[in-house]
Parts: sequence; C-alpha cells; structure tokens
Amino acid sequence: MTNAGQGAVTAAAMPAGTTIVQYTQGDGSQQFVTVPVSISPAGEVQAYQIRAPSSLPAGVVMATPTGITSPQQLAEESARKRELRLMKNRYKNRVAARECRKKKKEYVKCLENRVAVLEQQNKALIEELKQLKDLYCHKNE
DNA sequence: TTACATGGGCGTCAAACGCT
DNA sequence: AGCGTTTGACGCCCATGTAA
Repeated sequence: MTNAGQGAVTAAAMPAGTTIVQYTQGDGSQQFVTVPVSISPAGEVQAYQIRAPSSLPAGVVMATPTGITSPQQLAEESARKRELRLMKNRYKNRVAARECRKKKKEYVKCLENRVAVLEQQNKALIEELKQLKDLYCHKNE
C-alpha cells in the first residue's frame, strides 16, 4: 500500500486491473480515485499509481463527499461506499482463503508425518512383543 | 491428434464464531 | 449489535493423463 502524499490510504483490488483508492486529505476530507493497479501472479497488490486530480487520465473517476446535496447524490455516495466496502472485503477474504488453504495443507502434511511415525512405532512394538514372547516360551521349556 | 476425465488451485459467498 | 476472521461449499479455470 502506498501513500497518496498526505493522509491514510485504503484500497480494494478490482479484477479489471483497476482499483478504487480512498484517501484522507490533510484537512480530513475523504477522496476517492480509481487507479490502475499492478497485481502479481500470486494475486498480491504490488503498487498503486495515484495522480493529482488535475492530471487524472481519461476514464478515471474521482468523487468527493463534500458538497453533496441531493438525495440522488447521497444514494450514489452510499452505493459507492458499499461497493468499496465489498471490494475490500473480497480482497481480505481472497487473502484469508489462501492462508486457510495453506494452513490446511500444512495440517494434512503434519498428520501424514504423524501417521508414518506411529506406524514405525507400532512395527517396533510388535517386534518387541514377539521377542519377549519367544524369550518367555524358552524360559518355560 | 482430439475429446473427455480428473485433480489442484483459486475467488467468492455464506455461515459460524469470537472479540469489543 | 456490529465487525473481523475462519472455513466449508460451490463453480471456474488450467494442466495432465488416457482412451479412441
């Protein structure tokens, strides 16, 4: 996660190679921009390019909550916030799912190792029991 | 070579759970 | 109650193996 010059930055990855970035300006106002994002083959977000509002490229949407007056604008704002929240949730969950699978794989590997160890121990105990039985039989002869 | 089956990995959603 | 985390279930995609 990079910093937009001033204030905290949060972002949610989007599938189409773009992301919406929310950042807080020095005066505390929230800003949103969609920016191109680089995603590694592993799906990790690697970098954001954040431009000054005056140099936003074509296709980049920027919105600010300040000055919202009409109910329609309010609705759009809340829809946008909801979408942003969903995207952030999806990103978190994607990472969590990867972690969960990794953990599960390690757990299974661990169980398999334990099975192998217990099988060896079992074999050794069976062998030991056999030897003790032999010893006992010969003693009684 | 091609069509199909199978297995593994991934993203997403939803439910359950724990924490504050 | 609301929020974040974890994980099972589902569908999709891709790689590999196999029979025709």
